[in-house]
Amino acid sequence: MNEKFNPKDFEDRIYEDWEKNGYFKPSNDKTKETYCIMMPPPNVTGKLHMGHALDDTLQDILIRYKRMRGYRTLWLPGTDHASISTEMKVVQKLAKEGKSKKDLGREKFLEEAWNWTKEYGGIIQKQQRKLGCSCDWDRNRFTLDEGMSEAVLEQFVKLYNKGLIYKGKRMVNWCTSCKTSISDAEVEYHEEASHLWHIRYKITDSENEYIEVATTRPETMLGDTAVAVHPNDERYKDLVGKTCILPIMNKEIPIIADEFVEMEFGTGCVKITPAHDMNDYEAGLRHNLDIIEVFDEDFKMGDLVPEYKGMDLLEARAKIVEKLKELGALVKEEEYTHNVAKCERCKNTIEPKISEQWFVSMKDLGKRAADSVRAGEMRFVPKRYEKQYFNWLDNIRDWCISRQLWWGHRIPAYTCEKCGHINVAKTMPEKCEKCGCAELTQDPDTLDTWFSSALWPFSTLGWPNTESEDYKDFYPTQTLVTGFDIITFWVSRMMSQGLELTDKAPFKDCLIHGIVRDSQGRKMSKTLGNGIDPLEIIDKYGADSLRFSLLSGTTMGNDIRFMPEKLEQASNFANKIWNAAKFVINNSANEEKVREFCYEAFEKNKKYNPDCFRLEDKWILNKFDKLVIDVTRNIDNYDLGIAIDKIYNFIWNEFCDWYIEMVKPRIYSDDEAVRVPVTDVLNHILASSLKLLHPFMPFITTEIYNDLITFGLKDLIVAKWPDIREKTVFDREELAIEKIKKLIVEIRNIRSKMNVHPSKKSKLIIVSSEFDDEIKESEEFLLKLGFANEISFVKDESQIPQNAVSIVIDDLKIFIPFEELVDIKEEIERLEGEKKRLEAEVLRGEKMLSNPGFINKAPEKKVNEEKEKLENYKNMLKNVEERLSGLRDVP
RNA sequence: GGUCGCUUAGCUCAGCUGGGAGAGCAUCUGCCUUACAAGCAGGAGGUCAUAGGUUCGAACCCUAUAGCGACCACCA
Repeated sequence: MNEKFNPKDFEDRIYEDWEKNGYFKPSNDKTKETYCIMMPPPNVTGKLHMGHALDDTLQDILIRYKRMRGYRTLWLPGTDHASISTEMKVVQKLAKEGKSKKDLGREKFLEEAWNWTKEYGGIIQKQQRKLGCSCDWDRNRFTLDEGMSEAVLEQFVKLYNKGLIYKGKRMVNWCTSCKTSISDAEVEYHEEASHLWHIRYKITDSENEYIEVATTRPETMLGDTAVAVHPNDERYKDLVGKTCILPIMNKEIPIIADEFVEMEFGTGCVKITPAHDMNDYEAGLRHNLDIIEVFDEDFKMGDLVPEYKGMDLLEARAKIVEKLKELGALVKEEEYTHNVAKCERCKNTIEPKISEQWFVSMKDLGKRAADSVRAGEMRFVPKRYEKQYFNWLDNIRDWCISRQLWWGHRIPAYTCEKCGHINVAKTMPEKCEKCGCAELTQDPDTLDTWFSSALWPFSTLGWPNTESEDYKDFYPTQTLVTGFDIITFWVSRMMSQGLELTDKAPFKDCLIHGIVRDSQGRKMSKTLGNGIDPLEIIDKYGADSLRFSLLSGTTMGNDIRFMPEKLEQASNFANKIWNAAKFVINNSANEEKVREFCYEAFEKNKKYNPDCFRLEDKWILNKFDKLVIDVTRNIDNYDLGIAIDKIYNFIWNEFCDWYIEMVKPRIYSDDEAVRVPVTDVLNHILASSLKLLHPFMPFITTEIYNDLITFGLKDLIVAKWPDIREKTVFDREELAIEKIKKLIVEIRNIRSKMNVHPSKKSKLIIVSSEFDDEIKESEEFLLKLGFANEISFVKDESQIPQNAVSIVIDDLKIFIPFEELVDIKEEIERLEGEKKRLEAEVLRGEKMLSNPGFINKAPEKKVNEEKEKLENYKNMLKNVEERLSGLRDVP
């Protein structure tokens, strides 16, 4: 074991060992209960960021914990092809080379995309190894690999045959830059300053009567086919049913009443442009209005008015506003800020567009997904997130799954060139099922990425082959860990698809975590440049510290602010464990005989005489039993932040600060019968604590454990979780020790108040009835820690000197004779001796530092060390002098 | 607009079913004590956002208010 703690010395080596020994694979013992987590597949070309680090750490903790609890665990990793984001990157790369998608053609483009994936893919998986992820890499899957594609085909054909997938003309979100439809969930809204233009349309056959509409998009007015008001709006009641004249176009359009109009907004009148607005489109369908497209395929002005043809939309907007002014139709122009739809990927404008797309009918599927959670087949942790889930599913719209992209699963639909019939099949049919001709063309579109992701929990296990071993063994899975931002995208879709295709909820618990923010509470983003690279953290502090800092003091489902100070805390903790382990190992008298401590041996006391275990031993054993119960329950409840803090507290405050200190007198004893039992307990508690800590900090615990117990036992990663002993054995002893702890603290306080130097010992007189024996038993550490040079026990207070200081703890009374605390003469003598020593040191230092030979020849580090030393001695001397003068003033 | 969450020490946050107000960091005091100064021992610091209510008892349950945040919806 190295003298200094340095994670770099062992992290990589340990990971290799784990992998080499196949510990990440499920055990072969099929009698064991299984526990399976599917890793949410990151983008294949992605890099590990803090969000992944958190997500992966949580999963790794659960898997490692369950593995130690004896489950047959599988954590299956993988990556996602991320259709639109990968395709965009490839398009950008091609653009740099002066090429376009069209130039290359589909086949060549896909080749480029595969090359791209091969070149930049898989980095993230190397990084996950650095983090310590114990997933079964041999089962690694990619959403575009063969098995996954097979699953997608099966799913599409099945749903189509059930009538759950249909092709239809609908208004979809169209990204004008990616040139594809995108789903509602891929749209984000940005605030933008704009104007609200009030335009008046003349009422037909009236002299001077107008209806005034308000719009943010005057350029779409060319395609207006109605004006709408709210049916209850008294102001416009008489106008409903009449018509008005659309300026510029000079066209007669109806005035209709529809409930979607908000009376309070603008003028309370809305122009209806069914071709370019979602609401208008639906209103158009309800009222049977014409749909007139104003824009062309490329979202330039169409040829409704020759003057504007081919114009950019904003340019046209200006021209049309100008024209309306001329015509006197523009009433006013007010400043207005509104939300504009943008593409989540490329941030360009989204336009509503009517087009033919494939849809999944979500009404029944969504209901089933919601009901399953209501029935308790799947639960959210924390529970409150189910509301978000229900809210989405209860208002769900059909899911547009076709994308006008090339990178992805191509839609298995084949249109007959002759009769136009659409054949849906896993592979291209030889002939059209309707007319029998052989001229079939496959739909050019691909599927939404989430369509394949929705199958992830079972397609990875071999589905649609329901007889595959993994599927039978591990499906349905137990826990899904993910962020709240993709409950709607992903969780709801896995649920609906899982229930439809496998008849089961794909997982039992859905563990939702928050996002990792920077130290100021901002989201980490590329544009802000405030992202923290987990790899840099690992490099500097080690993976264990990163994992600790992501967990300690956090609650599931809440955002985490990443504070660099926490890394210090984590690495200090690691260092503390390291040093404690060093102590235990170096002092294990019977190192060759060290074995796992067991209660049987302890209780029967076969090896040692019955008195070899002391109060403090029983106390720490009890404390540990309670810790195991707590931590186990916390992890089972997914309270991982609480669990790790309890372990931290136990190791540092109970084991290191109290137990090790209490035990030192015995450890240094020459008597083997005294020494050996202590080393047993020390080894037992340390080894067992490492087990509890292992899921959270796998590397350092393994490194120490390997040194601690060198033979006959399995590696820590597959070690058995400590026994859960519901009944604690040593409650009485625990009370006694807690009392002694209090006592020691009190003695320290009194001595501190009276300025007694720590090195000065004093007499203690203890008056006690109840715990006499135990206290006597632990006399040694009272002598060592209680600063006493002599402890006497008396039955009653009559023997106590008059001037003694008393400490009362429950029924325990302790007295310290006053002169024992403050022996002025002795103290002055001691300090004077100290003063002489320090003066000599200062002199020596000053001489050394004024010696040119030393200054010039010694290494700079050494010189600085000497300077520091001198400063220290000077300060210490000052202190001593101050204390001396204080003491001399006492009469 | 709808839904949900947050508000506790100087900072970042825990606090599970109502009974003790807590941790880490920072700060102050005393210590280089043979595992650890990346440490040890101790101290100071809080009207648990505000106002009501329920209760023997509220940081916790209920109601309202304020500030912050998220998600959904997308207002022409």
